[in-house]
Amino acid sequence: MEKENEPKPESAQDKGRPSRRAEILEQARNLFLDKGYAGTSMSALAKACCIQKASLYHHFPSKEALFIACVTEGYDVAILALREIQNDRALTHEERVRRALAEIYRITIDSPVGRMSPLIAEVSRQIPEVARAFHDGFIIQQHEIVNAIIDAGIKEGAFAAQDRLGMEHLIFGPIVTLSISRQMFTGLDTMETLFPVARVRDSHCDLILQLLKKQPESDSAA
Amino acid sequence: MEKENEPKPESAQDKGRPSRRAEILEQARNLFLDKGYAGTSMSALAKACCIQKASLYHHFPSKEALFIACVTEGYDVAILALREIQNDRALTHEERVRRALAEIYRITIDSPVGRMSPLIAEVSRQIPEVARAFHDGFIIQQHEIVNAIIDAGIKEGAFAAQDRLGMEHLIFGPIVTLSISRQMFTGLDTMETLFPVARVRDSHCDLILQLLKKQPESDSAA
DNA sequence: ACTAACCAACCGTCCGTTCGGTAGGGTACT
DNA sequence: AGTACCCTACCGAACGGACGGTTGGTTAGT
Repeated sequence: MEKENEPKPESAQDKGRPSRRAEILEQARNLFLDKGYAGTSMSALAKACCIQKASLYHHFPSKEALFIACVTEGYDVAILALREIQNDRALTHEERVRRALAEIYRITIDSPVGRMSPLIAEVSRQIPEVARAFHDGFIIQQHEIVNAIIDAGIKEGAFAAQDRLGMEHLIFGPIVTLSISRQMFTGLDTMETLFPVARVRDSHCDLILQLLKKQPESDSAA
Repeated sequence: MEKENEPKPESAQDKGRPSRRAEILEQARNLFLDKGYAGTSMSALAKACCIQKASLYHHFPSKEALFIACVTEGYDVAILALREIQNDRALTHEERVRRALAEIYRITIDSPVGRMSPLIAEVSRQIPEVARAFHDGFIIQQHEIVNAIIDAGIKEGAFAAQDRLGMEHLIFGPIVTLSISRQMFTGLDTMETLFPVARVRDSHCDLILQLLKKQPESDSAA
C-alpha cells in the first residue's frame, strides 16, 4: 500500500540488455495504445514479452502500477525538440512558428506519447492521477512553449495580438483531433484521403499565420 | 431510412413507457461513455437497468450488437438543428456561422453522440463498422453542412475563400479536442478554468470569422 | 392457449493476482 | 576449497472472482 516508486536496482543489469523492465514497458505501451486499458490483459502482455505472466509481477506490483509507469514516463524527451525550436535565435518568428507546428504534428501523430489521449480518456475516471500527470507533464509544457513563441513575436512587432485562449485551441485542437481521427478510422480505405497529415498541417499553418500576421483592424469586439 | 437490422415491432409498446429496449440503450450509452466498451460489463448494465442480465439478451443478441445499436442510432436527430440553421434564410452569413458553430459546440460537448469519439477510437479496430457508421452518419454530415454554409457566403461575396480542408480542421478540431479534454480532465479542480466552453467557443468563433471575412478592403461589417 | 418479457441459476473461460519453488551469481565465513 | 547464505530473476500452477452467454422455467397481458 505505502509502496514507494520503483526502486530501480538495475545497476547490475545495464550490460547492454535493455533491462527487461524497459522491454515490458515498451510492449505494454504498444498494447495499451492498441487495445485500451481494459482491453489489454496481463496474459497478452506476458506473451508479447515472451515471459510468464507471473514474472510481470516481479517488476511491477499491479497492472495499474504498470500502466501508470507507462503513461507518466517519457514526456520530457518528447518535447525536447520543441524546446530547441523555441530557443533557436537564428529563425524568424514566422519560421519558428512553422517549425514548432510541424514538430507538434510529429509528436502528436507519430510518437506514442501524442497518441495517448484516448487512452488517458478511458482511464481518467478510474485513475485520475494519470490525467494529472499527462496534463502537467505534457500538455501545459507544449502550450507554454507555443505561447512563449507567439509572445516573442508580438513583442517584436512581427505578430498581432490575438486572444490567447482561442489561439491555443486553434493551434492544438486540429492536431489532436487529426491524430484521434486517424486512429479511429484506421482501416477505412478513405482514411488517407480524408485525413492527410501533410496537407492538413501545411494548410493549418498557413491559416494560423494569417491570423498572427493580420494587422490589428479593431474588429468590433462583441 | 431504417435498416432491416431491427426486427423489433414495438408498435404495441410506445404508448408511454420508453419501451425497455430504449431504456437499455440509454443506460448502455451512459455506461459505455463512462467506462469504455471493455470496461462495461453486461452485469453492470443489467444492474443499472434494474433487471436481470439474462433479460438483456432478450432484447439484444450480444454485447457487441447492443454496442453497435448504441453508437449507430440517433445521428440524424443530433444534426437536425444544424440543418435548420443551414436553411434559415433570415440569417446573415456571419450570424449563420455563429449559430452553426454554437450548435456544433452544443452537440459535441453536451450530447452523448458528440462525446463518442474516444469510445469509437477504443473499439474501431475490433468493430470497424461502428467507425464507418460514425463517420458517414455523423461526421461528414456536419462537415457538409458547414461547407455549404461557407460556400454560400463565398458565393454571395460575404466571405473570402480559404483552403477548405484547412478550414474544416480549424473549425471542428478545437471543438472535438475541447470535448475530449473535458472528459479527460473531469475531476481536476482546474478543469473549468482551463477548458471553459463559453469562452473558447466565442473566441474560436471570432477567429474563424476573422479568416472568413478577411478582405483587402471595405470592411463594413457593423 | 399463446407468447413476449422477465428471472434465478448456472456454464466454461479468462481475468488479475499469489504462492512455492528453482536456477544462478555473488559474498563471506570456515 | 567448501559451504552456507542471500538476492535477483524467473517460472508452473493455481486461486477466487468476474466475465459474456445459456438454460429452463415463471409471470402477465391478450
